This record gives sequence, C-alpha cells and structure tokens, in this order.
Amino acid sequence: MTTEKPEPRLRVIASGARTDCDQCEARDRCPGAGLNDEQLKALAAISTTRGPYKPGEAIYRMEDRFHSLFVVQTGAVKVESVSDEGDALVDGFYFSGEMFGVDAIGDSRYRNDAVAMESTWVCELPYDKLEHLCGQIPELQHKIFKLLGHQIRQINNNLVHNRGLPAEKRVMMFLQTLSESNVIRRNEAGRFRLPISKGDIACYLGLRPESLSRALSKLAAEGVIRNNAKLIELVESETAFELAYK
Amino acid sequence: MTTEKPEPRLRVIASGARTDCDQCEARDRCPGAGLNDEQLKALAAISTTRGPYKPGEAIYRMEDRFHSLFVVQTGAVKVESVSDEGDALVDGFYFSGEMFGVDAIGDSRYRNDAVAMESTWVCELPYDKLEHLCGQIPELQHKIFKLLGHQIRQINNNLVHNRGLPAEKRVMMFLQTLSESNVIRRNEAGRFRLPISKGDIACYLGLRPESLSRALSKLAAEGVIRNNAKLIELVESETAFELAYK
DNA sequence: CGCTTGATTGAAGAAACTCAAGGAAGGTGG
DNA sequence: CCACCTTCCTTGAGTTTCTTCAATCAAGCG
Repeated sequence: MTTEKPEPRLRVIASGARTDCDQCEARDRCPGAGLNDEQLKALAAISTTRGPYKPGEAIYRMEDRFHSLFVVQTGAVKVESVSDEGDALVDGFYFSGEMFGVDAIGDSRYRNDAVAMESTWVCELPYDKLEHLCGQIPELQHKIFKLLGHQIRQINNNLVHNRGLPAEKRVMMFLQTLSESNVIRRNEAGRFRLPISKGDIACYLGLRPESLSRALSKLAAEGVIRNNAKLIELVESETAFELAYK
Repeated sequence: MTTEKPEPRLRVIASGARTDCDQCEARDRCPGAGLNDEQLKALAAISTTRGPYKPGEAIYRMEDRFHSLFVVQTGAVKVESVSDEGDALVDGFYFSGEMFGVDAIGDSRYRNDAVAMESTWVCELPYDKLEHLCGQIPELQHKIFKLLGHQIRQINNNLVHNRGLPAEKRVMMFLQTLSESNVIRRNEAGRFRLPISKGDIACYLGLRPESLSRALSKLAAEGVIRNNAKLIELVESETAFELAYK
C-alpha cells in the first residue's frame, strides 16, 4: 500500500529513555505505557525491534514454536488461520501500539500466521523473559494481565456481538470499533482509510467478498462511507453511529 | 435440572492440603493444578467457596464492580450479555474446573452476567489478591497467563472457526469440542448429556432456536446424536467426527 | 501490451430467519 | 390427582439474506 519507508517509532519500547508510549495512539494497549523509566529500561533490555516487514511478509507462522509476543510499532498486522476446509480465516487485525501473539501463550506453537499488511515494524518481547520480568515488576504484571483481559473482551465483543447482524451493520460496527480505538491515523477531514484489503475485511466479518462489496456500495450510496475501490473511509456522523449500533 | 444437592468439591482449592485439582476433569484449566502444597495453601488462603447457586441464579451481574475471578467446582455456568437490540447473547459456557470472569480483568465492571445453569458451587478468587500472589509465586503467575492464553485461543476457535459453517456442522463442532474438553461427566455408554437449554445453545451458536431444532432433528435422524427434547447426547463415532470437522 | 489479481455487478440458488401453530414437560392450584 | 398454565421445543410455510456462479472491469506488473 504505502510505499514510503516509515519512520519507525523504535523508542516506544526499545530505548526506554523516552516513554513514547504515552504519546502512542493506542496508549492503553501498549505494554510499556505507564511504567517509570527504570521499569521501561528493564523492558527495553529484553525487547528487540524488528522490521521492516514488507506487505505480505510473515512475522510468525503457525508452524513456528511460540517464543515471543509482539507489539506493532508502525504499520498493520493481520492474524489468520486456516479453516478445516482449507481456506483462510482472518482472526484479527492489529495496529500501532497493539500487542499480538497472546493467543499462543501456554501453547507450544503459534496456531496462526501473523502477516504484515503494510510496511511494518514490530517490537518483539521474548515470552519467557517477559514473564520473568513480570514477576519482578508488579506494574508490568498488572499491565499484561490488563492487556490480556482487554483482548478477551475485544474478541468477544467483535465476534459475539456482530454475529447474526446483517452485513451492513457488521461493516458499520467494524468501522466504528476501529474508529473508536484510535489506532489508525486520520486525514485532515477526520476520516481514516483502511490499510486492509477488502478480501480480508470480508473474511474477518464472516462474509463473501461479493457480499461485502454489495454492503459497501449500499452504504456509500447512503453517504455514510466512501468506497473508492481500494479504500474505505468512514464519514463520521450520527447516521453512521446509528447504523452501527441500532 | 438435577435436584440432588451436589457434593461440592470444596477442597479443590479451599483446603490446599489435598490437591484435588490433579484429579479434576479439566485439570489443566484449574488455577491450582500443578502447584505444590505450600503454594496451594497460599492460594486457598485468598479463595472462598461459594454456593450452591440455584439454576438461573447469578454469580455476578453486569452492573457489578469487577472484583474476582471464579472457578467452577461443581455444576455449570453460562456467561451472557445483551445485544444492542436488547436480546440475550450467550458468550460462553463454563464447567467443572474452568475459570470465568477473566474478560473483566482490567475493567471496572463485569460486562456480562454469569448465571448457574444447574446447582453450582464456585471458588471465588479476589482479583487483587490473586494478582499480588502471582507476583510472589512464579508458578501461579505462569499458570494464570497460560489460562488466559488458553481462553483467548478457545474463544477464537469457537467463534472464528465455526462462523460461516452450516448449522449442522456448527452443532457437531460444538459437541465435539465439549466432548474433547472432558468437562462433562459421561454416562456408562460413554455418552454425555448437556446441562444447557437448547435456547442457550442456539444463542451461543448464533442460530435461532428453530434452526437449531431442525439441525438437531436432522443429526438425530442420521444417528450421530440423540435428541430427547431436553437432552442431547453425542454418539461418539467416526461419522460424528467427520461431520464436525470435514 | 497482455497477464494476473482484486473489486464489482447480475441472476439463480441455498440457507437461515420470521411468523405462526402445535405439542410435550414441569409447576401450581384447585 | 387432575386441570391448567407456562415454558420450551418442534414443525411447517413463506420470506429475507447471503452465497454461488459467472461475467465484467480496473489496476498493477512483468
């Protein structure tokens, strides 16, 4: 998508001197946020920044042994698995400041692929070391527990609450959730564009690409979104909100 | 459902002297399993056994402040929330040895109701104390992290992987998953009966009661399950397995 | 320039839903 | 003990929604 090499926010965790976490879009979802300098330094000592991953490149694969959690620094990541029928299933999307790989905790291997959707930098947190550090820094332990709880809530909400809804509502809920989470940069007009292919969105929402396309066309006709082929923009409005939640 | 007062397995956590966890049906999902006597005693010191909850009685409600995690000792629990449209949504079921309430970690309140489906005893683990104890007992911390990871995996699998499947497969996957998890006692013939109302199952699977009923009738006609009005039994077989996974 | 990939649109089909009625089981009160 | 009621499950008929299949179109890339 974006071809320009991003300026990676390496310092979010890696240096510890600057707590960039506090300026992060998804502040409360970043493990380092809220720690003091000393604690941040300890966290930085076990973490490694990796990247840039090119679009389509894997950060980990389902065959890999589980060894680390990851935090998105710049870019966007999709996590996908394979259905029993053999086709791709999108488990979730992760953006700047968000942690992924947690579903493998306690398992010997990752059970899905994590793939960059655009040029992406991540911060790797070796799990053993992280767990050990949690035993020494109560604030970090607290934070990680909190993050896990949040992730469980998130998954439940996204999956349970939109299942059974008609396609259009599912789309609007998806867009609203993304909008509220503030993980995607907005343009001047307050709109944001998705770095996710429509195929992936469809898959994540449990729809066929065709069904998503139809829903998007309809929503665009109603004026609540813009739908430019490879680009979706949410037009924030009362109408949009109502379509999502009512 | 069952009217006889259950013999609660209080000692699973409460006494610590006997590590009944090791004989628990869902051994790996019980926080106490794998700890030594001293550690178990510490865990027991912060935990309280509560019950019996009568069928339909709430262990916590969505209005309640989040304060504790719970482990099912005897019985069965459903966790349900409310959709934007106002009707009930079943988030999940929990059986003997399984921990619930974790989706509220890091939140100020529970966001759903936990309701006993049959006469139920639970073990309450005050979250603050548990977290504090985790900082002192690395094995416990490890265990809790593992449990949370497992729960995230579980939710993903149950929700992502059966979405989009036809009703019959959804039912079979649900039954197989339950069967494999070994959380429900089996009768002499190796079959197990569900202490869950069909309405709740339908809701959990994202189906209308009518659709579930039709699916069950069809599966019963094919001989892979028994469907006695208030009772579903899975007839373990190669056919059943294939229907679920192929 | 032609090839590939992803998005769109149309028409026909299948699956689940809604609406409605009927039936079995459990609980309550006479 | 039986009648009644409520609740939950079942079954049927018609409709909505999404899917499937197929063709078209646009964009990116060799």
